[in-house]
Amino acid sequence: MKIGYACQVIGILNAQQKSCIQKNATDSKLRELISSNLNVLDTIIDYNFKNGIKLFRISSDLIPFGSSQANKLNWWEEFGDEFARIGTKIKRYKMRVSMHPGQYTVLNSTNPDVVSRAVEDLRYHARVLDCLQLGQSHKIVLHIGGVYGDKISAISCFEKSFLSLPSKIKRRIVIENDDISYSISEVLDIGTRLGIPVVFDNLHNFKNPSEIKKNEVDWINTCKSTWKSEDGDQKIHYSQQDPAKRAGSHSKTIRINEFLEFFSRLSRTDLDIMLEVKDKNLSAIKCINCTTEARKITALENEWAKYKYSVLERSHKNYVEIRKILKDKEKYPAILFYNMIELTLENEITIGGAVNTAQHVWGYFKKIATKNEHDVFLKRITQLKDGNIQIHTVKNYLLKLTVKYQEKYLLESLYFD
DNA sequence: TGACGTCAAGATCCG
DNA sequence: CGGATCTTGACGTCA
Repeated sequence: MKIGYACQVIGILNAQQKSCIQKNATDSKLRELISSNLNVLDTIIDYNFKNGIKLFRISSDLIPFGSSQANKLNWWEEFGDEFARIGTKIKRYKMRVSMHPGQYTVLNSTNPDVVSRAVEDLRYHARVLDCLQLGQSHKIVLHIGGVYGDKISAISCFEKSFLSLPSKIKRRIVIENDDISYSISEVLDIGTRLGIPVVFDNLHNFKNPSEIKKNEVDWINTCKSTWKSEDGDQKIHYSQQDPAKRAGSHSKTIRINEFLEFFSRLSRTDLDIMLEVKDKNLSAIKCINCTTEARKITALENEWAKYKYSVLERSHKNYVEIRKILKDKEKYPAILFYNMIELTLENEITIGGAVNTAQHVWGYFKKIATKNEHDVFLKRITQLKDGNIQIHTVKNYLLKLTVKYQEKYLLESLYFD
């Protein structure tokens, strides 16, 4: 079983994908962006390996305007070596990657221009995975598309378009139930008929359930048969509702108890789980640490190093409490640990907590900072106490110092996010 | 025509 | 002038 996350990584400096608007998309600008984005991908793959994450969705923005006339570069040749190098790494790390064109790639549209752009977009996604020299188990996840007032003919449009795709694209595609139009039973019908593996998405299924009533685990088990051995292990998408937002919005973090409840009902490990969640890699590591058989407390200590200042800002009491539960090196209190983290992070940062934590962090620079840096920091703290500036202004200053002095412990902290 | 989702880029404002 | 904050872009469907 692999557990992973989509597109972006939280808490790593200079690991953001870059893009530009169409009117600025000159050849040289695009070259610069592609080169930067491939470096970022390489960094993320290394990060994933270091953190035991073996499932990752590559952002569709890897190549800006990759499927559009706005990008006329032969990027697959120009950056071929770089792609191959990253692909080799992915294989060496035994990772599985995927891509997921958004809701705007519509293969069954009634507008032929939209369909041909969708085909171009799929060609682009397949080309990225081909350039990485990855096999057929590295998939492209696609939705069925629109309904246009007549679902039966919309489905047959999808089938027609799908069947006329080149086979090197077809064999990468897997289809997913969406939250508006196509329920899991409809997608399963299509997938079974055309031999396309089906990805079950639990939140989409909740918002747009099938008329046929089955529980989540039954649907997941039904989907399994659509995955042939050359497709790799079955994949599902898992996400949770953000209670503060509209139905279908992904939660900030994966609430671990709810995940573990799902996981135990699943009672299978021969499948991969792609998390769709705002805090990305953080939830992936959390879910991995709570389901792993390794159960090494060092994993939790590493997590604590990242979270501790975010906890301290919100609750000194919980900070002390969590330190206490990590004391016993023979135990592995992962669930308790993450419960405490989740509970604490729901709270607002207090002024007192912010000041205290900032001074804590300043401790790394006290001895090495210049006179001017001392003055600026003290001034900021006074302003913060008086309510004249916000905490993020102080944090940005501390981040600047962290980068300047390359303070490793802080570079990996979530304090600045 | 605007909401929907996504996220930087780009534009503008502020001290 | 640099940094913070607000707006736009790019996509297709649907009400």
